[in-house]
Amino acid sequence: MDTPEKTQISSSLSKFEDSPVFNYINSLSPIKPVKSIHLTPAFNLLSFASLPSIFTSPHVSSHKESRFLKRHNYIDQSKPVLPSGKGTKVSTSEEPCMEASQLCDSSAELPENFGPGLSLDDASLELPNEPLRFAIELPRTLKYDCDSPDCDPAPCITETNCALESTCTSLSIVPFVQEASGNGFPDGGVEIAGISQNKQERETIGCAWDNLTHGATDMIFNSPNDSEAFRGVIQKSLDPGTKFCPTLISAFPQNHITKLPQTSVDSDELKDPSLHTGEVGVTNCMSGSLMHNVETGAGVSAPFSSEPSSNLHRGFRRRCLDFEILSARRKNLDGGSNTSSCVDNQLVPVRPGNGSSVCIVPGIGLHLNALAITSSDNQNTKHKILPSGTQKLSFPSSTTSILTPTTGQEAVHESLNPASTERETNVTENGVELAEDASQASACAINEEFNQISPKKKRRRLEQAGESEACKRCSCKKSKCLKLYCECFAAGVYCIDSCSCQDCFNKPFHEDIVLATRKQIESRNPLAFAPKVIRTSESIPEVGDDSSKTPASARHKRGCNCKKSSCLKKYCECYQGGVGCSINCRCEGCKNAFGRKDGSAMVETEGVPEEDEETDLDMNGVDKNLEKPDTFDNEEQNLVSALQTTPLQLCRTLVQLPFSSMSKPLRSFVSIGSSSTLYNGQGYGKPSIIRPRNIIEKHFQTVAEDEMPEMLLDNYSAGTGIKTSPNSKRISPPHGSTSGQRSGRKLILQSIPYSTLNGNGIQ
DNA sequence: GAGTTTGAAACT
DNA sequence: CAGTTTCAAACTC
Repeated sequence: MDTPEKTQISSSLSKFEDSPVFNYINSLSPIKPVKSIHLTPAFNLLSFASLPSIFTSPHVSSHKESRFLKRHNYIDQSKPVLPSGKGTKVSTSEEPCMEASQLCDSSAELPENFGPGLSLDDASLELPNEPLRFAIELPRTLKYDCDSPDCDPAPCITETNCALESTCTSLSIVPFVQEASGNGFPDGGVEIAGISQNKQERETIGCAWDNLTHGATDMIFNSPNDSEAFRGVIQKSLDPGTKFCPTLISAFPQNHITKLPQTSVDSDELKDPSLHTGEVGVTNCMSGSLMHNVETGAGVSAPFSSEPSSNLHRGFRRRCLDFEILSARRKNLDGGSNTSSCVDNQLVPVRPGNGSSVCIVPGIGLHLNALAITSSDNQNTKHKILPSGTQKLSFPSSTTSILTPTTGQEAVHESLNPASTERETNVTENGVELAEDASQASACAINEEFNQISPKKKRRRLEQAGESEACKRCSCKKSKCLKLYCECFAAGVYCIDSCSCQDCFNKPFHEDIVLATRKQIESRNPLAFAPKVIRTSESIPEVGDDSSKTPASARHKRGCNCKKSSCLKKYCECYQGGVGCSINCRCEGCKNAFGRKDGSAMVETEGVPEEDEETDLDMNGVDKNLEKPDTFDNEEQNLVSALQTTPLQLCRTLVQLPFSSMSKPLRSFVSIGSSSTLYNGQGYGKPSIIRPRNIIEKHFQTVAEDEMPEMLLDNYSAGTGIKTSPNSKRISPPHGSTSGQRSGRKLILQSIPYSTLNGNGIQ
């Protein structure tokens, strides 16, 4: 598509671009190369304001460029669509290009080039031409501004604005551009108007892009690690994608959409989503034009993918985990079978029938406790999280304590599982929300059907299906479902129709009560809602393999107190959780197949799957003894640390327990991805039974501490300080924080604002 | 499906 | 902190 001239120009430009400062200087200096000359006019037209932003952070990442290159390729493929003429026009204007300025200029020019009459489709088509050029240039410019974390906010903002606008415009490109052209500058207001008008078009366009981008997404994300996390999510989401895309598009503000291209280009941008977010509406730059180019060009490649990622950023890191998990899970599942649903509806609880392992999403939070999913069947477990009907209460157990007393739903949300809420909110931000809603809706439909059946029958069905646990359903009669006796409540979810509870207060209608109760409980025991089973990070076993194996490293946070069951029945929380007993346990006559308290492995595998035996072997001698050498405190610390470190998402993942064979999945076992170091048992290296955890761990590996769950921090930020007495179930609040353990994380965690998250209407 | 057993949660 | 009670899941028949 590109004319030789263009390419040449771009190349030369690229050189200059490498040093944005140089460019900037050039622009300023009276003495300038030919390029500078071109630029000046551009500046005149546009405004200098844009410049600073452009140059603000001149970090060029090689990988980014590589991305662009990829895009180019991608674009090229898509190019056929582009009409050469327009593209050439744009390029001409660009020649001198002082990158940003030119870009802006080009944007200004675009309207002219395109003429008012152009339809969006045309615009979209046209865009490809420029994209090639811009793909190179823009990315750089953008990169400079936004990519580097170092970049000053102000400049970033300006650029971001441009980007945002551009993004907005991209969808509504033509109309918007026209307006902009008319004004000389597109005012934010004008742009907006244009955007609003074109929403439908945008959507349509977005869809088209989705299709186009589909393939591109991979390319886009290839580079950076950060991006990868998103990539997985996005891709997955996308894969099912087409479904997802429209939702995303609609969900995403116009602004974001346009952004995507850029963001996609620059992984770095992802890092600073915050910068972009607020400013979308305002724009000064000809950004519209830029966007234009960008979008059409590079942007086209992966509008979506990039977008979500960009949106994700703020919350992303957290989300990333989620997505990662999801993606990972999905992969795992895929390996086994089809779990598209999960991906598609990441957030949505999937009905048992589906193979999807949705569960993860909603539950990501700490509330994993009860929800632990049994490994037995991914299928079964899939949706432990929230039965379609169930409404999420999930909140990170710990978080509630932190949360301020809330009134109203929002408050509820706050108290609610951070993970879920977070996710939801995040999702909303991302635009994923829609998907979730849709999924929920579908789930609801399912539920309705399901609800028609008597609760018991339902439950029974579920049990038979092995999913009873997947969807927590309680039978509380006296607790009103406001105590930990209630599995639903303990799991952080609202009771649903399918529950056979009586006088249930664990419903959205009683959010206030639920929250208050929750707080009360947490005040007593901050970890009351935390996962009961903590798993240490170990090497991540490959998917598939680990499912059956016992997680040697995993241990029940408090240990059991079994006296008659010999820790061989589900009465024992350790056994139920698929973990061996540990020093923390006060059990008598422990015969836990997953690992005896004394450290001996179980020989007898009552009902325990073969795999268990293997795990047992691992467990033998080593696990408890080794694990505990540090003392139980360590475990608890580990637990705490784990919580802290854990990404919020730990999710109610399905744990594949040896029970798989069993009709009923194990109840909740929540594994938390914890820093490996903390947990005693880690060393064993056994594959953990709990996949989710593994996934999580993976995620962590990539994610690093930055992403640490703020939620956890919030809740546990005292974190290190919180201790649970090994024997006593209750945890005393931290007195002197022993931050020492993970100095770094605390800081990171604080930032997570549930409130902000909650702000997006969750549920 | 009803009744029993069990151990966690809650309470004192 | 220990002991007791309450509770609901797990289990058995």
